[in-house]
Amino acid sequence: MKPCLKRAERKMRIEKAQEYGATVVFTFSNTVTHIIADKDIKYNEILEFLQLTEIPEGIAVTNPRWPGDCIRYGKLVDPKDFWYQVPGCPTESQQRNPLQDAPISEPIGGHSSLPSSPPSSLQVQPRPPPKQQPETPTNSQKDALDEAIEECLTTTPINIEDFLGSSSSSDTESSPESSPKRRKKASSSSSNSARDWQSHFQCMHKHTGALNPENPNSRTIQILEEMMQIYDSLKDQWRTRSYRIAISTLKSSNTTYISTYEQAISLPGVGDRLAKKIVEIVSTDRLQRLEYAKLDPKDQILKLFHGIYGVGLVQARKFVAAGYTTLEDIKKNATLTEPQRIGIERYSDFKQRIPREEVKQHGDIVSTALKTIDEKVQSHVMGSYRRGAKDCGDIDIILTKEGAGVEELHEVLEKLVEKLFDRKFLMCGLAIARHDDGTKWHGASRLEGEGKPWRRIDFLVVPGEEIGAAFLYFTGNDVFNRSMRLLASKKGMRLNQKGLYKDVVRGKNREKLNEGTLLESKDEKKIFEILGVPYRPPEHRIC
DNA sequence: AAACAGTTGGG
DNA sequence: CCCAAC
DNA sequence: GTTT
Ligand SMILES: O=c1ccn([C@H]2C[C@H](O)[C@@H](COP(=O)(O)OP(=O)(O)OP(=O)(O)O)O2)c(=O)[nH]1
Ligand SMILES: [Mg+2]
Repeated sequence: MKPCLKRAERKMRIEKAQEYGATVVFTFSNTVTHIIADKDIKYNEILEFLQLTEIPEGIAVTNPRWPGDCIRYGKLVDPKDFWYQVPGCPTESQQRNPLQDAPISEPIGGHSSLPSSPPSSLQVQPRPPPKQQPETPTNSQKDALDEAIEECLTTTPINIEDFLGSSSSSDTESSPESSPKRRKKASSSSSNSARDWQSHFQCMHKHTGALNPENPNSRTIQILEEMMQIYDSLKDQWRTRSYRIAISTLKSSNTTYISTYEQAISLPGVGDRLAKKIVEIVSTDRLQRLEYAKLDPKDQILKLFHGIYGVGLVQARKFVAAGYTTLEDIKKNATLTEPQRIGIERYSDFKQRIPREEVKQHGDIVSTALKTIDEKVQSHVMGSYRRGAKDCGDIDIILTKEGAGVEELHEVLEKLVEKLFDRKFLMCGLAIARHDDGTKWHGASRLEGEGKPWRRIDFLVVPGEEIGAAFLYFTGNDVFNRSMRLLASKKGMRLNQKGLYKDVVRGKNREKLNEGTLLESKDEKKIFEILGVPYRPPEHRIC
């Protein structure tokens, strides 16, 4: 009915229903057995649409979840079930017994009256499965993203975006030069035009741009993103990566509604499993695996434990295996490292986002204290703050000084930390440089005042010569960094927080046998340049 | 089967 | 060395 | 989970 943007999606579901024997009509008549309304359509809107004053007895009114579930369970489930109700539906007279209010029970048929006696209440009139005719919504709007992409394409010899957008692919058989032969300044390599495809940032992620409802696959994307977040919270980094890549290609194919297995699996980054999931989403509007995962109590606990600073995959699993279910359990019974102990103590503090303004305040305090130690040492707030985020997960600060080496700066760091402890700004250390050449300090800080939460704060000590690489690293985001580094390694180079190196020799299992020779470390932009990546300001480094 | 980034710090 | 974090 |  209403949401035009969902036309393609709706069409898919209609065709699916027909495939299973339904006859679909759009006006009311006495042959109608079920009325399926789009999500968020109200009961009285249905009446209006059908020009009725009431729905005759014996006709089921449901949301689109019902046909989806029927297909899923291979039978007609009870359309009266809670899950399928249309908002505003008056029928809620004496619904089921209050006992049944358990939220866990899945919609599988209860029993009631109603016409839908088992097989056949829909007018069964088997039709041949309709051929898909993928929709191509009139939607060729360009947005900021596209502009950025185009800019890249004009200046990008190879498919840089494959790495940065991480849609990968392309380097398949067709690669004219799979052999590691590259001319130095390949600025016009332009290889084949056979592959001007894709290229996309996936930079439109949740925080920044909200999802793009113009995309015909927005529902699929939304569900896959939920799946990805679950895997992320469980620290399954590989699945998370795969979902991210697949989602990114879906976002880029924003003119085609992906509805069949063949369509899906032909997309780069989408394999058998994800293609099946996409088909399930498209035909049922849900993903069973997701709903199950959301409820899995074990996953919930794992997620809780992973939220503790210092607790990762292995520890969290051990805690669960030991039967712990709450933070109190762990605190009382488990053997913890000191950082973990603090992580539990400050669990809720550390989980809160930090308003941008407060990040700045922390940065200013550090900066001020620094001046009393060494005028020439500068501090820079990095991380999500530098990328312009409205709120940050922590405070990331680089300490640097022109011409200085780590040893000198390390001393400054120690003095700084001492001073800030004295001032009751720093509350604890969590991971601190062990040697005189240590470069990082992780801890917690807090503003003055009643009830101020502790904040995670990270210092990174950076010799003047490495400031470019360090800025690149500490600005992130993490996905962007990994993309850049992967790209570097594919070009026979190595990128880390100290610099960009060439002639890296990698041995047997990719292990590096060779540090490589330094190409650049002082100038952030030059690193982009050498890698052949068009420069991107921090705000655009969100992948 | 192995890679998917490359590094520093706790214990 | 393994684990966790950036 | 996907690609090589
Ligand atoms: O696995 C990682 C994590 C982080 N970083 C870099 C990029 C990142 O931007 C910076 C700071 O890390 P942090 O964890 O603070 O991320 P953030 O980008 O600042 O986001 P948040 O707002 O969650 O702090 O360190 C990496 O290179 N790899
Ligand atoms: Mg941060």
